[in-house]
Amino acid sequence: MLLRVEAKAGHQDTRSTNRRLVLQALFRSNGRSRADLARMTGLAPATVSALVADLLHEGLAEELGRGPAKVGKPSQLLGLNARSRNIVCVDLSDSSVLRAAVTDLAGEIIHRVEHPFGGVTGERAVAMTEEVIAEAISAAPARLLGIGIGTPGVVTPDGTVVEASNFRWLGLDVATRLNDQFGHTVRISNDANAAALAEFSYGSISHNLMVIKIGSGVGSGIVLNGQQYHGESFAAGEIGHIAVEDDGPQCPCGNRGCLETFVSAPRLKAAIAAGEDPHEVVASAGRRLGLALAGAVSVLDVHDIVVSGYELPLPDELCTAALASLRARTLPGLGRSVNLRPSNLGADLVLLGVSVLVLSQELGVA
Amino acid sequence: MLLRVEAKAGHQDTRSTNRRLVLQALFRSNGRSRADLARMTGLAPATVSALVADLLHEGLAEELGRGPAKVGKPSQLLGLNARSRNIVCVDLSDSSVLRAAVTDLAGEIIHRVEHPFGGVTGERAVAMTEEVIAEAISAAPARLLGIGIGTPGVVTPDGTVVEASNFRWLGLDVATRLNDQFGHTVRISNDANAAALAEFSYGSISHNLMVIKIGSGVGSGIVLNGQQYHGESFAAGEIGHIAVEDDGPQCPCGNRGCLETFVSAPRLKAAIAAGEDPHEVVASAGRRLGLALAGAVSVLDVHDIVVSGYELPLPDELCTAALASLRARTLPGLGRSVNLRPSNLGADLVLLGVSVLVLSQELGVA
DNA sequence: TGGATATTTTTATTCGCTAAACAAACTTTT
DNA sequence: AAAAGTTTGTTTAGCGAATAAAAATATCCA
Repeated sequence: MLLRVEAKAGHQDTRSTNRRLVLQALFRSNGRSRADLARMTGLAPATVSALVADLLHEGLAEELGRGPAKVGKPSQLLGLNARSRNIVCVDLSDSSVLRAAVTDLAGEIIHRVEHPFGGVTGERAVAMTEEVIAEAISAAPARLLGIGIGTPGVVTPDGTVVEASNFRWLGLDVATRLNDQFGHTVRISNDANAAALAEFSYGSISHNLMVIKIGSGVGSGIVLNGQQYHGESFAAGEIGHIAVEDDGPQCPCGNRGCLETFVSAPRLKAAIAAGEDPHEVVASAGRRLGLALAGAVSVLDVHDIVVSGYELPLPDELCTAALASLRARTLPGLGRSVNLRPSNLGADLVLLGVSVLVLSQELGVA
Repeated sequence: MLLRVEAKAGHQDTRSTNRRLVLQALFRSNGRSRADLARMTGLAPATVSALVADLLHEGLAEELGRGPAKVGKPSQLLGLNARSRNIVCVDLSDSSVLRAAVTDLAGEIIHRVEHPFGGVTGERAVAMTEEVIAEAISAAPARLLGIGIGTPGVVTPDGTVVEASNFRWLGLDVATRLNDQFGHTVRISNDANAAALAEFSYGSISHNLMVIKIGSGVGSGIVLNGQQYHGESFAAGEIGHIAVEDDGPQCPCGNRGCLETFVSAPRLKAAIAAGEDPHEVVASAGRRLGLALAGAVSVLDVHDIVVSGYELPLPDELCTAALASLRARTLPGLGRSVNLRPSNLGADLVLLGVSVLVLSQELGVA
């Protein structure tokens, strides 16, 4: 009977909205004066001063000294104090090694923790995650802003792992559990979604973006209108089981010809190890990837697609082949404007992504 | 140098946010008391009373008399006064007839204007649109909330028609032109996007939705997280040129085997008129539609897909065939939860959609 | 040195929401 | 009938937050 209507807007709300505005401006370009910030945000100078005072008090912002001398009272430059907080980031996406790191607010990695991680499942996997988090926390020099985790599988925005088959996790409320244990906010995200966040904040200028992650399977993360998109059942971006061939090989999922049966890191490596021509192997995989992406790209009208994956062979060739195949199957005008490229953020993409996740959730920044 | 940061939040902002909250609650369920509204919105009773007073003053809300007698002081029921404003809606999506209508705030059609409209292009098409709008305005009994237009082609959210090939419009700022001429806010949207808005408000319960519109071509409109999605170059949902066959017939777009070359209203009708088995024709079209949708649905994780089109033959069979084909090409779990059905909102889908567009833009409702 | 100019802080005011008290109008109980 | 209890809606007082305007500050420039 009581249908709720979103949320009310009170005073706290405007305050925190404006605070976020200032923080965001500071995050996007360090070294601005209060007057600059007022102009950028549209807020009154007095309001900005008050908000900046808060941020200075909390240590999130810091004074950087005088601005360049022009006519008039010289400006006091301000910046985000990246070292004032740390973020603990965990990457569960690599099946052989558990990677964790402590980062600062600029996404800089301060400390690393790595544990071997072969075939661990269930409670044991949770326990190992807890271990690396504890280890990372004790190595963090600054106060913790939050904990972020990237994992394969389907994850809700509030941190329940709906399904992560390689850990045999089903409906596990990891966020609450770890939150209770460590007393810090815990954010979890699908690994490809985290990668998409990283590319959005550090790699791309577009507000609509798709990041393909090729590992033991194929997944993707999507940013639309500058926001992570999750989908109706939090499974958006799961492109691994789009069928790309009508009578292709049987896939464990029950259908035939799924993209994953042709494109995955182990499969590409195996084919190359078996003596097939690497260029031909990658070109063929790229063709199929482009085929699977054609429908998605047409519908979403994204121009920016990034491909990532640990030790992926010949990523440039893969992208070239995929792009050609995609162009043959989409409106030429759209195809021309699509930019399909390998990620250049390196192996820490997921770690970086979860740091962005925590940043955006806790500070409204990124 | 001056990178702008979204928008500031001031007093007006909280006020209008809360006003929208109350309006929305009133829109979604007529006949609530102030106390109900306070509970639904989370606002304090006094705030709701003040906002309701405003709305009553403007005529947007009306008192509906006493509520059912229970213990305590009886409630005064309130409702949205649907007749207090009119919306002028124009549907340019049918190439043979220009449809316009005057609706009230509930989307009820009060008056219709229809003009024959064969092959009109360029300035002449603008002039005819102006004529029907003028006619509709003069027939509107109440004050105008705004003017909404649905047209084929690519349209920006601020009302510039980037490209509408059948009218030969290119980069035409229709909204500003008509706004200047009539002195009312004008909103324009792609016809399939408008259809999606209509289904979102009146047909679906889901927050993620895709509406396929089959006319002289195939397009679609998308609602994600309860919001219209436009894409990077405002061409989201343009699925007509997804290639569904590798060596299919040449398409005017330059590629081969585009969905449109197999699925369009004229093509289906022609095949049936030529003596082909209607069931077979529709089944084959459905198969190809499902093929084109597989990638999109996998990426978007939408569960609600609606098919619409004027005088589309055997829509149920089309949907059944498309759904089967889609299921064979997507993750079984996803395929099972997809609901693919013909629209049941009738021939006024686009008109209804643009009324929702105006409602949501002007009142924040819908 | 003094005027011009830009930055930042201070002051006073306004806007909007809320809690709490209250008045009103009804049902239920005695 | 009268009293008690409930729910609704309004009034009042107060508080948080933003803003405009004025003042203080610090520099450049002539």
